[in-house]
Amino acid sequence: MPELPEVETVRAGIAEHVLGFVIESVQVHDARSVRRHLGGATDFEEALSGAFIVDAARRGKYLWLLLADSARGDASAFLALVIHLGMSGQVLIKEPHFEQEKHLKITVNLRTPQNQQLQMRFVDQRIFGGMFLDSLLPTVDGSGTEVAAASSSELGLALIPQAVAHIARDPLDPHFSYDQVRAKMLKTSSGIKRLLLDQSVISGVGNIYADEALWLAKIHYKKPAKTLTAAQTRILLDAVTGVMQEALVAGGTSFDALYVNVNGQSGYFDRSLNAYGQAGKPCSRCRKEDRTSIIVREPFMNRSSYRCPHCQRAPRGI
DNA sequence: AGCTTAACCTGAGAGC
DNA sequence: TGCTCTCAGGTTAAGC
Repeated sequence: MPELPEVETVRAGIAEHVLGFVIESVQVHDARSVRRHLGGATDFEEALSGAFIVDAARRGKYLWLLLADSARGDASAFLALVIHLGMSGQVLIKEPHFEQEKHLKITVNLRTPQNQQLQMRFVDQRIFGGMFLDSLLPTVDGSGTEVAAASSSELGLALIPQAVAHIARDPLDPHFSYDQVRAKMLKTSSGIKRLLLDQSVISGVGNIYADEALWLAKIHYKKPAKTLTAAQTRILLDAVTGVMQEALVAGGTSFDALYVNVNGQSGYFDRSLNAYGQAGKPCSRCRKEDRTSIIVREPFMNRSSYRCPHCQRAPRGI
């Protein structure tokens, strides 16, 4: 279940392996994996041929390859190959002779500067993810000012695909604004976890890290966002940032072998989870304080929420 | 307009 | 064994 740390691991892997390569051709094996692309899978295949990969960028759970139609990198001609991993998406870089994966959906045939052939493969069992080509817009910082690219290596920060423009900045973004998140929290009647999962408020957070951050901050998922104090909000957002940074160092969380990084290696952060998926197990914080409480799983938004019934008490009236 | 819910999708595992 | 049911959940369109 890729969240921000997993997507960042994939982005970094792509950046390390395929920058400067040319897309020779593309084969879409399942048209459902090409999303919101006008012209459909055939146009998608044709439009990508001949493009140069100049950067790999990310916001929240969206990542994209910055493409130029010549190696010179004429900024007016940039396009984005947007990738969302959904629930089970993987990006694999392999030599062409490697056996096809069972759920291979899209093959991008690459030629390296050394004139060798490589493939970037998009594999996705549940088909919640996909790819599409998109135009790019200038990004703005917290005050609405356009972000300038001081060098060609910063173009990934200064441009954003049109379809990703509505996604809020994530906690690892240099322009992430605590005040903007806080302002949105005060304007809604929704519970705090609903906001953490709302990608237009704060991006990159999924069910796993939302539960982990709420456990760390000792906050119940249904607590109305506007009732959090400024101090609680700060602790919670610091916890979100913290679990993401930790997971990033560990290479991303993995639970069912559906997620692997760009080289096909699974993450291992799942061993340090405190709440998510821990139903029936004792709360580790309570145990340190010589108290026994058992993590519970509760239905929430057609999925599950995990919490410690002692550390994360239900707000009055819930 | 703000908020909530259904639908998309496949495979693993449980229960009978 | 083989069938049916439930669960996993990111995103968005549709409904209230």
